[in-house]
Amino acid sequence: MGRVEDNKQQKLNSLMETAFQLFTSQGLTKTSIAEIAELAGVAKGTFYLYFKDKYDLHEKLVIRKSEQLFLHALEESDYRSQPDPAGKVLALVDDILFQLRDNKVLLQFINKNLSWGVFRRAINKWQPDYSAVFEEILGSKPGDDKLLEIEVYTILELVGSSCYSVILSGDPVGLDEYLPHLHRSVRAILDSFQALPAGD
Amino acid sequence: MGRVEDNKQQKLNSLMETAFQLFTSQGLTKTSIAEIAELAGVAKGTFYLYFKDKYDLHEKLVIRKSEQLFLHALEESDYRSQPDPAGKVLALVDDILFQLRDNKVLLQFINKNLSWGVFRRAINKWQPDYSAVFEEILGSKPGDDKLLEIEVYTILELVGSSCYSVILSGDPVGLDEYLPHLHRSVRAILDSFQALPAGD
Amino acid sequence: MGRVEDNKQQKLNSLMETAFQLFTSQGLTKTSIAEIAELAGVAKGTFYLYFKDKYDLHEKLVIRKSEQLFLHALEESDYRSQPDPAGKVLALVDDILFQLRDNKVLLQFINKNLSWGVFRRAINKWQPDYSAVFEEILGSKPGDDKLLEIEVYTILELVGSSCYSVILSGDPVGLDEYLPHLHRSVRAILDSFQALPAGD
Amino acid sequence: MGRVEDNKQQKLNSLMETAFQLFTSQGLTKTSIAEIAELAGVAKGTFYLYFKDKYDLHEKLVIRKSEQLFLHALEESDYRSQPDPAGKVLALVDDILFQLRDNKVLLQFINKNLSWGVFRRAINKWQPDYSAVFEEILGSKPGDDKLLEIEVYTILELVGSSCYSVILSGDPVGLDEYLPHLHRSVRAILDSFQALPAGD
DNA sequence: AATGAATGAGCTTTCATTCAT
DNA sequence: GATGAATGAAAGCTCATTCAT
Repeated sequence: MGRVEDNKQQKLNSLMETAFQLFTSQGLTKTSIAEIAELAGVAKGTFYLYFKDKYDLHEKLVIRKSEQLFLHALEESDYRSQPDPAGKVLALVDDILFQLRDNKVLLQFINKNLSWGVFRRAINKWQPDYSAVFEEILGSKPGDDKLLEIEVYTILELVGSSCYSVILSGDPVGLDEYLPHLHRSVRAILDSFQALPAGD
Repeated sequence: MGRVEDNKQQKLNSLMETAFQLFTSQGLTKTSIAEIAELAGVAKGTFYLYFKDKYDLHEKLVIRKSEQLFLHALEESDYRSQPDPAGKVLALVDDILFQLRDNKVLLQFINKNLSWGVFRRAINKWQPDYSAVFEEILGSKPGDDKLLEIEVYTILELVGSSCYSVILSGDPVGLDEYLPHLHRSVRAILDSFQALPAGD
Repeated sequence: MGRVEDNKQQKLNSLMETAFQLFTSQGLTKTSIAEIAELAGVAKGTFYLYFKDKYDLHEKLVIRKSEQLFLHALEESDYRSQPDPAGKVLALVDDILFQLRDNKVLLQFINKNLSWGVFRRAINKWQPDYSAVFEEILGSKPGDDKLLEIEVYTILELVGSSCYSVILSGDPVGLDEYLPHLHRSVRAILDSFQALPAGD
Repeated sequence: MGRVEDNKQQKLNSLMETAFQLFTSQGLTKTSIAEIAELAGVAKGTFYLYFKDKYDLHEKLVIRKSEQLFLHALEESDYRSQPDPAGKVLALVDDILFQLRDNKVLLQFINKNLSWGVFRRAINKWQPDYSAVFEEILGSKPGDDKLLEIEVYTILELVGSSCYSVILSGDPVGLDEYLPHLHRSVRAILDSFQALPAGD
């Protein structure tokens, strides 16, 4: 029944969002299943109808939140209107950075776990032919998929990692001051990849 | 007395190294203080003479291990014999990467916590005048210390973050294949920083 | 369900009575929660479903036992058949004294904690209009409630306090020998209150 | 050696007074020997040179503090200048009450443990022939020592017990309001004892 | 006499998990 | 499906006490 299905969906959602609040405010270890269930308004036993344990829920939460982050960038940024690949990439990067800047709790939760695998999956959900998306962005020719992956991976790691302490603690500098350096570095990496002989 | 002092130092060391073994093999959460103490050969209560709790010990361990990692690179790599800054930086980077490649347990433990703050402190312990060390490596002129910090920070984040999944799971590619791309990216970043007008 | 509710009530009761036995035989400090739970036939964790900690249970126990003590005096003594106020008061006093004499464990537990507040609450539970009870006993006119309270308080403190060492250690004399002096003192106090000008 | 003796006396004193502070602020149970020793400025092992355990120290402290309380009343009150026994007794009682009113921490510590035995000992320390002191106060003839004891005991219990909640929580009334009633009650008790046929 | 590092028994407390309702 | 009372293993932590120095 639709009614029942909705109810289930609602409980699942309530559990996940409550857990997100608790994980980010107290940490995974100090959050108990009892606490999650109570705040979510369901009985303790109900938790086990949806998740194996706390860690199962946590994992699903990381994936859900990362996917939302990437989807937002793909759908809301104006990367398509940028003329060159670097412009497109930076449009996406900036959208992600600004989401995290405006949602520090999310940043703390995702921590440095912006993973390449999740990014790939998010694109896949959005556009099943994900290598087409890469090519649209980076303007690469087919055939060097692996190289494309490495390029994206490198940039994703740099962005995901460096923004963490910059946004959260302003160390070594704040985001405003860091952004031009990050942009320049990303462009430099992109250029260095483009300079490679085709078909490498 | 020296006897007592030595004994204390030994106990502290035994606790830390035992904890390192357990943390890396079972994870922080699944390791109990009782377990650490027993394997370290001290009584449970003794643990609390040295650490506030498990997390206090963990934090001190991350710092100790990172410092050792950086010190090894500074002392054992041949970065001084490289002619240009990029060569020096890459010599240091490679030393760290190879340490982590050969010690995956250490890599897993430090995770993505190679922090800029610890790096600074490690240099400071080694050579009190740490900005002199940076200048020796990067050949910068005095006066743009902040820029130097940002440069080192960016590279440290890229290296520390990208090597993790490459070394541990070969995803998206293995270290051997990734290394040239990482080198090229690091060089590109360095060049982009050098191209800045002096005194920025 | 009734079944579940009954079961809970039974567990609560079992915990309280077991704790009473242990507290009185070994003292509060030397009684552990593990011990209480085991003897009560419930799991250790169950204790925490009913009480915050040992001291919470102790407090509730003092109140419960005092209330029972007072209720017995109110219901079982023949104070109503006494002609004058002093006779009524002494009938109540004696009932309490004899309960304590016959139940030294109870005396030791309640110690000198026979409190005026609990007495008031016990009367209230028994007869919601508690100042009516006082007037029935002491024959006072309405309007000087505060004075009534002080009178009862004074007598309660004297009785509760003086009987302790007399009953438990016969110091300075045994109960039999002390009783006439206590009676005389209580009468003297009552008389001194009655001699006050009305409406004070 | 005097020097050594002084040092010991000083440590003992420091331990007792520190313990008094801690016992009254946190309670006996929540105060540890380590805490007492540290605050007293001696090593943990030193504690055991002076006391068997925490409870031994507590007991000695109750006696010391009660004795000081009684001695103050005997030495500082003007009971000797009162003409009649009731006046003398009330002078002593008031001195004790005012000490406790001005030192609520002391009141809380002594709680309802103002014991007849300690009172006897305090008098004994002050004037070896303690029954002479009683007679001086109460004007009794020799021979009915037991009766004297009972009289003093009764009054001591009433005063010690009733002042507790009156001073500490103003329940059922504050000390100022209660004092006349307590005085009247004490006088009434004294009178009732005096009315007994001599040589009882 | 004095110290304080070390001990380890034993306590309180938490919490994932089960299962009768 | 949903509940939440009950469980009991296992964790963290305290603390009185000892004893080599």
